Order: sequence, then C-alpha cells, then structure tokens
Amino acid sequence: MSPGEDGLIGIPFPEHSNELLSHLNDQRRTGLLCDLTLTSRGARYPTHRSVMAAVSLYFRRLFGAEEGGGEGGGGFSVCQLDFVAPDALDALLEFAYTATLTIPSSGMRDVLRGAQFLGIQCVADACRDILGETAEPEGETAEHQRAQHTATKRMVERESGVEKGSRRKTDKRRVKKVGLHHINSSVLNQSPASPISHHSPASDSLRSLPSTQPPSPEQEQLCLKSGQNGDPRSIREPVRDATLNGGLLHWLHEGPRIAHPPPPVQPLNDKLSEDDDMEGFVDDGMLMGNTSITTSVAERGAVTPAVGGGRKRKSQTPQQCPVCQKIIHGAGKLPRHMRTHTGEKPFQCSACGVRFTRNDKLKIHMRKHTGERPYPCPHCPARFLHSYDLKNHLSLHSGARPFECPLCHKAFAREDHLQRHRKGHSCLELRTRRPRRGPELVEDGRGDVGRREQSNPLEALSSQAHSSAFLPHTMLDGGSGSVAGPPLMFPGEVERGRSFALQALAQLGHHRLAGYPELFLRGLELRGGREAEGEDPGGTHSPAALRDRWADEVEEEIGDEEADEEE
DNA sequence: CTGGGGATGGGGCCC
DNA sequence: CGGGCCCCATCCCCA
Repeated sequence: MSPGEDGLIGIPFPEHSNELLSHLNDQRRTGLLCDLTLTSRGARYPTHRSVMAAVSLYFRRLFGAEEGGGEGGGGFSVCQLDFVAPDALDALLEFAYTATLTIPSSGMRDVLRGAQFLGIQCVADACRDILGETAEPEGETAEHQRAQHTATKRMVERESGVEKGSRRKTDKRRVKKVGLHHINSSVLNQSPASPISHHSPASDSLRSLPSTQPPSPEQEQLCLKSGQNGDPRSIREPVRDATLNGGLLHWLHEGPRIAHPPPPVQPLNDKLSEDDDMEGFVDDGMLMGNTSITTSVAERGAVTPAVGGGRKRKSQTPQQCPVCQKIIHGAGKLPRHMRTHTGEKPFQCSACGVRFTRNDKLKIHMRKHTGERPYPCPHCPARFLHSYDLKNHLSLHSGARPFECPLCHKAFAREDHLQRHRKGHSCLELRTRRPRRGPELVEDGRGDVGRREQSNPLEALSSQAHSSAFLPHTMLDGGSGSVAGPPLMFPGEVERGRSFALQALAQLGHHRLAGYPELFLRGLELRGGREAEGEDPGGTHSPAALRDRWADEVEEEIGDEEADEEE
C-alpha cells in the first residue's frame, strides 16, 4: 500500500491485550477516565464508553448513533440499565474488563438476560449452554434488538436540559416494565471524585457469596418505588431512575414494536417466561470474534439442536467457555475448565498445602507424600507416578523412536521431544532432503482412540498460538513466569515468524490454507502408508493427524520465511 | 540440544 | 447430569 511498506516489521506483543485490559480495569475501579456511568436500580457503575462499545452490540449501536447524531460532546454519560439486574450488570462489566465471567449459578439467568439485552453474545451463549437452553428464535432476535436500538437511538438526549426536565417525573414502574434504557449525557458533574464508591459492591459480594439471591424482583421494585429511599450510600441514587422515564415513554411511542419486552419485572417466573428473551443477536454477529462462536455453536448440534421444538432436552455435553470460547466436551467439564481461567484451586494438599485446580491432580500429587508409585516398569526397578511416564519410559527399553523429524529425519522416542526439536528449527537446512520411506515412523500400537480434534490446520495452528503465544500459561495459572511481567524481550525470530503466520492465516481464512503445503503433504501421505483419515479419526499418531500437524508447521515455516524476508 | 520427570488441561468412560 | 477416574497431549524444567 504505502511505499516502504516492505520495510515494516510487525512485532507481536501477546501480552499487550491482557495488560491493556487490566489497566482499563484499574481505571474503571478507580474511576479514572470513566466517561460513562451505568446504573441499574440505583447501583452505579462507572465505566468507559469505548470498552462498552467494544464488548456490547447495544452500546456500539448506541454510541454509534450518538456519534452520528452529533459530535458527541464526549461528555459524561449516564446510561440506565434497570432491565439488567445489578449483580448481572456487575458481572458483565467484570467480564468486559477481565474476560472472565464470575457469577453464582443462581444469577445465571439474570446475566443471560443482561447479556442478551446488551448484545454480548458470547456470554449469552455460554449462559444458555450452562443453563441448557437454546436460543429461542421467536422471530424477534436481531429484529428485536434492532428495534430496541433504533428506539434507544431516538432516546439519546444530548443535553442535561432534557434530563432535568424529566428527572422528577416519574416512578412508574410500568415504564420499567417495558425495559428501560436511557442515556442522558453530560449529566451533572458526577465527579469521579468518589469513584471507588461507585464501584458496586456487587462484584465483591459476587465473589464472596456462594450463590445467592439474584436480586429479587420484589426488592428491585421496592428499590425503585421508594425512589429516594434512605439509602445512605452514594451508590444508590434512585433519583436517576426517574430520568429515563420521560425518555422511555417517548420511546414507547415511537417504538411500539418493542412494547413486548422482556419484563424484568417478573423475571423470576422465568422458567416459563424467560424463554421469551432467549433470543440472541445471532445474525448480527459481532462481539469478540463471535462469528466463529456462532458457527461453532451451531455446529455442535447437541447443544443447539435445530430450533425445532425441543427445549432443554439436549445434552449439556459440549459447552462453550465464555472466556476463551473453547468448546468443552464432556458433562460437567466446564466448571473444571473455568478454573483454568479463574485460577481457583479448590483442592489443597493436606500435607504440604499445595493447591490444585482438580481433584484428580491432587490425588496424583498425594502419591508424592505417600510414596506410592503405582506404575512400575516391568523391565527395571523404576516406578512412576503417572501412567504416561511409564509409557515414555518403556519406549526407552524398547529403543523405539517412533517419532521422526520429517526434515532431518532424526528420530525421537517422545512426540513432545520431536515437537520441541521441530520448533527449535534446528534442522531447517535439511528440509530438502527426501523423507525416509517406511511406515515405521508412526506406528503407535496403542490403538488409541484419537483425541486430536485439530485435524484441520487452522485449528491446530490457532490452538498452538493459543497455548504458546497468546495465552501463555504464566498468565493463567501463574506458572513459572512472572505473572505481571510481560516479556520485555522479543519473542525471538521463530516465535515472531509463527505469530506472523498466525496472523496472516487467521486473516486468510480456512480455504486459503490448503494450497501451500501441498507438496509437502503429499510426501507425508506417501510416508504415512496405508492409513486413511477415516480409520483413525483424529488419531493422534495416525499419519493423517501427523500430516495435518506437519502441515501446520509447514505453514509456520512459511510464515517464518516470509517474516525473515521482510526483515 | 536432548533425555527424562513432572505438571497441567482436555476428553472418554463410568457411576 | 455432575463428578470421579483415567488416559492422553503438551508444556516446562532440569540435568
């Protein structure tokens, strides 16, 4: 595009996004630079418009409208979201700023509802999955949302005059019934001076409370009704509730179609009624890479059975992680997975105090204390804690080195060692050599049902990126690296190349992947011998799987080379 | 760089 | 359906 573009170097900083989010969250907590205050039934949440627009379709549209409608004086805004329960709103904000949703299971419905209204699709999907519900089409999904939006758009009031006028007016929870949104900007000087107090205690309570009361609608009602109730805390300022009413009525006039909405007033009857607001924003697709989510969710029929009449009947087996969007297979496995994000380690060793995310890991750990090594080597006195250690060990006795580098043909007893070898690129100079022939390469007699799902290169690739570059373990579990400190040095040529490739491939899309490594793949096919994909679906060590994997790596190398050339 | 042990996270099976 | 248990893949660390 631009001259000298080939001189450009892209240096990925995988930690950047996390850091950025973290700093934004700090700012939110301290009220720094907050230009938007969300309120829900009196609770106030200072936040940033840009963040909300980034995470929520609702706000994106809202602010888009605002900006379109005028230069947006940028000013301080208050957005009343009484239709989202305070705890749910708080959880959604936490999600927006931390990529982690922390909610008591009892609050799931409120969060779901909130996520739906705000257009936070991935959260909505996750909640639905967890609740075992499907998106009810109702024909009002995106349409409803659109209507909501346009209505909201109309409601956007730009100056405080409006706000003042309407402020006292109301109470009507009838209005509320309709689902309120209102934005009035540049409301007073809510000096962020006492921002911290603005931060709702909800988040704390959320974490500390086990799983309790989603704010009962009655309470909410009361809160609203009582208007100024004597709540001493500045957090609750029901006054502002009134603000929206004028706008809301207006909205009702102009947006009759929306009159149905999801009555937060009676939310607790939901079992039956909630399905009404089970719709999402599917076709608008949108937030945070949700296009892929949408498809992935759609693909796993088990979870989202064709809308056809069935509700709640489907198995919960595959569930989508609201944080990383990963599909977690297996009943009851999602909580386990979620702990990898939250860092929660509920299982503590009574002997040494070390904590684990999983019970079974603790159990294995306990073997250290008991001295139990249940996996003895039949050929030598060695005993092992893990079965796979024994497996590795046995390969030493057998001398088998089933894993061969396709480039330099060095053989390894362990697959991960081969991978490490490959990643080290220590054999690139030999890549033109013809591969050694013979099926012995990947003979794994384990007859294992394969577990590798990443039979497609892009998935494998992104998965690799996921683990090695973008979500380093150090970030998640405080592993060996410093948690806070992002690496200050460059990741190195190899990693850089890989990142380039990943970025490029991510943009290229799946279909473009096929071409590149074809020749190389052919060689692998030959080598792979008889085994066809069908025989060992996803089999880890099947030639097909290996081929796919090599394909990934060839892709990476291509990326490397290109990156190198650019330099 | 490689060999080896250990840790971690995901999936399958079963209760 | 949730959870326990097991196995596997992968990563990390150390020698």
